[in-house]
Amino acid sequence: MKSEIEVFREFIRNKGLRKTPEREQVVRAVFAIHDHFDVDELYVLLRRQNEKISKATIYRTIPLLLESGLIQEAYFEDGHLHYEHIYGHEHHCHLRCLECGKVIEFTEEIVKEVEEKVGERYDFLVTGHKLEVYGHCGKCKVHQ
Amino acid sequence: MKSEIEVFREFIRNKGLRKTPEREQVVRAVFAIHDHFDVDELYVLLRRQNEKISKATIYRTIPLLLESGLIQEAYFEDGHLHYEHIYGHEHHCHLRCLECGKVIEFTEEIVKEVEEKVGERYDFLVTGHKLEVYGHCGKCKVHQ
DNA sequence: GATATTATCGCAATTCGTTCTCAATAAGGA
DNA sequence: TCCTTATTGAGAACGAATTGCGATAATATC
Repeated sequence: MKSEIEVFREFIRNKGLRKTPEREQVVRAVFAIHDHFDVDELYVLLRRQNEKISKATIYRTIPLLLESGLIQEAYFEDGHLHYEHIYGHEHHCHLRCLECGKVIEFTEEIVKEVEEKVGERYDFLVTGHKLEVYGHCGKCKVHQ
Repeated sequence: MKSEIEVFREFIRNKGLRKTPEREQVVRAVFAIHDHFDVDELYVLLRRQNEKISKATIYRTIPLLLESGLIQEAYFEDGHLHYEHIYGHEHHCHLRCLECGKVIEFTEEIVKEVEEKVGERYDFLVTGHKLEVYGHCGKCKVHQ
């Protein structure tokens, strides 16, 4: 299996874009965070490593990462988008606590069936899905 | 079945808030749009009706509508959230075309099972879910 | 390897959605 | 009817995201 950087380089090459250290630092930062992340977290992480990458560059790199299939939008919260890397990961869904905000990742095969059924029913070529289940986690539901 | 306005009034009363014409105009606008909507669409609709409701009031009313269960967040697109009214509607999921942006609503019973399974597995009191399936619609997939 | 072309960079300014501030208003209880 | 105070509208403020621009550096060409 190719590494993230290799996938990214291939993507960049195929698009006729330039391979730059800044973009690759962003890719590395993205895959160094083994969790959901937002632009500011990337920025802070890169800053701590004494990499002087501007936020503008991070914002300009995000669409490339999305398009190359390395990351995807996870959810919108606190006034901005959060992402997660998906390359090399099994697809998963999110279970979110409405009270404490905790997010658990889970996988569920049945959802694949839903994809197929719905795709057929409405003549869609389905490429993916995003499922978020929400409620109250074990700790929080006690206090009610 | 109670009307939206009645549900809203009850909610307002129970919370000890005040019944105002501005809030009720927003509720009416929300249920006048039989589709997904965003804040600006509400604003424009109210403007056309010569209702002088400020955007601030709309923004302040949205959380009340969410909390009362009359509406829910549908998806984040074009830099802002889109909502839909759910009161009086069967729960549904979204099928979105990544190319033309078309959104189809569908219902699928299996998802309920996923809710139950996951809730049990992680000790959650599940209250709902949001499922978005995406891909390329019949028209768009031809052009590829 | 040197040179030319132009994509990309950082910075600052800008845009855009949303929230806040505050004085004026009006809802609802006394 | 009066009083208290939640709510309103208008605009300022805020934060996320985008864009313009001069400087820089990655690639193609020689």
